[in-house]
Amino acid sequence: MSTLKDEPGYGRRYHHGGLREALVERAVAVIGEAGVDAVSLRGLARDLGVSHAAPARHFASRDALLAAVAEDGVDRLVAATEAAVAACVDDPVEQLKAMASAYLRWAAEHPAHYNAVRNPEVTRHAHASLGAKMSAFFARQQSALLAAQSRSGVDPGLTMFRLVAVLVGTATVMADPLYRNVIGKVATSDAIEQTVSAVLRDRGAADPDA
Amino acid sequence: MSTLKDEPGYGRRYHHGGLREALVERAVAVIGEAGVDAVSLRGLARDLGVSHAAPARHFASRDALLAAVAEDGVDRLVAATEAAVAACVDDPVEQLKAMASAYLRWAAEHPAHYNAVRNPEVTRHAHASLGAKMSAFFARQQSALLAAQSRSGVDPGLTMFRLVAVLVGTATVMADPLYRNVIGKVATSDAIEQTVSAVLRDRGAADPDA
DNA sequence: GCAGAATGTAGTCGATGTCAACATTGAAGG
DNA sequence: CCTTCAATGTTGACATCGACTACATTCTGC
Repeated sequence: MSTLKDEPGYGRRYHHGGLREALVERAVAVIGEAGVDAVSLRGLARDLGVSHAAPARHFASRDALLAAVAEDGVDRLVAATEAAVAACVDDPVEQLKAMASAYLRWAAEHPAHYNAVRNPEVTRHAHASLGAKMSAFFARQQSALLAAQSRSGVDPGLTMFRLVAVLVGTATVMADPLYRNVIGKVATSDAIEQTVSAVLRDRGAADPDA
Repeated sequence: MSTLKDEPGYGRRYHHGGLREALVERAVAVIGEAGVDAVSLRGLARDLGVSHAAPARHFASRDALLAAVAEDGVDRLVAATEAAVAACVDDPVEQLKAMASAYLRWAAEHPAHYNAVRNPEVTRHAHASLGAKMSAFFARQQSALLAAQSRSGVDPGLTMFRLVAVLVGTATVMADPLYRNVIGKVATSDAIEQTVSAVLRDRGAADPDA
């Protein structure tokens, strides 16, 4: 996990060297193990071998730390989808498929981190920059969706709503232990494949029969 | 809100009369206003005009209170969908449609309560009874889905997975303020109609073209 | 090197969760 | 009616946490 711990003299140096990143990393781990409630600045300080007030130099409050956790998670999620789209043929449908698939794969592979990003207690106190990042992310999703859209005359807002809802819902059910236990085992790759297919099939569906 | 507050002599009686229910009700309100972090046993006790240790008579710990909040929310959500299905024609497709619609409508009309139910910090410490209730709820959803299924030879687990994912995702995007702000305004009724239509259209889709 | 910024430490205060001991009420049974 | 006892609420206490202040140490630009 932490590379700093392996260095000689760790824990005795006056300066930690990367306390801010270590705090976020450890916070994500704690959230995954015991939930947001279990995240305490003093506890993280103990885990990292620094004094109880050291985190205050990097985060003015516990909420600020959680906001940083949320922003870090969104950064990683966005980076994962961006990389997948970049390493993809220049075809709108393929790009949309790659994006949706990468989103779901990241959530499935990092359930603790995804739950942290999706946790209202984490995002509640986020800075405006998080909202801006998510808006930019959504805008890219929407442009990918529009490019891949087969029919015209469809309300793009509604289609986008459904895309996001399907992605969020699938990722949540995959990442949330409560749902995983109740709904039974579903192969993650199958679930991703199904969801991505549904996203592609539904793109631009104008008026489905009721 | 609270009928107890209107009674004469409120706040001076030694016994509250319905402290347990009042605590859960007030906790849901606080979660909706300021998040789970803002829920404190002492704060709720102050709000209800009882001593700081009175809640301990009904909830052994803060986690137990949150577990009760989750269970209360699931009870209401299940009751809402059950009522919708009961007041419905005896047609499998209609019943599935009514169930999905009622689920989404309840989430849209009670965003704070739905977010509380869906909050990992609330459900994390739930008793086994909550898992049992959700299992029973899912079983009824699955039987409704199977009855309404058009084709055979489909993996029921995967179809169920997608039904739950679509419902959870749509409800989440509707109820979560972060998504509501970022994704823009979408008429709730339109979103519900679209999602329910998609659920019905997708039922039993065997092998969508990739 | 050296001055100041950056970072970490030590001490403190109010608020919280939790426990134990005590007080008050309501209900069941004589 | 009255007594008893479980249910419920109160008071007091303690450890922990977030946040603040004052002080110590290290890093960096000049």
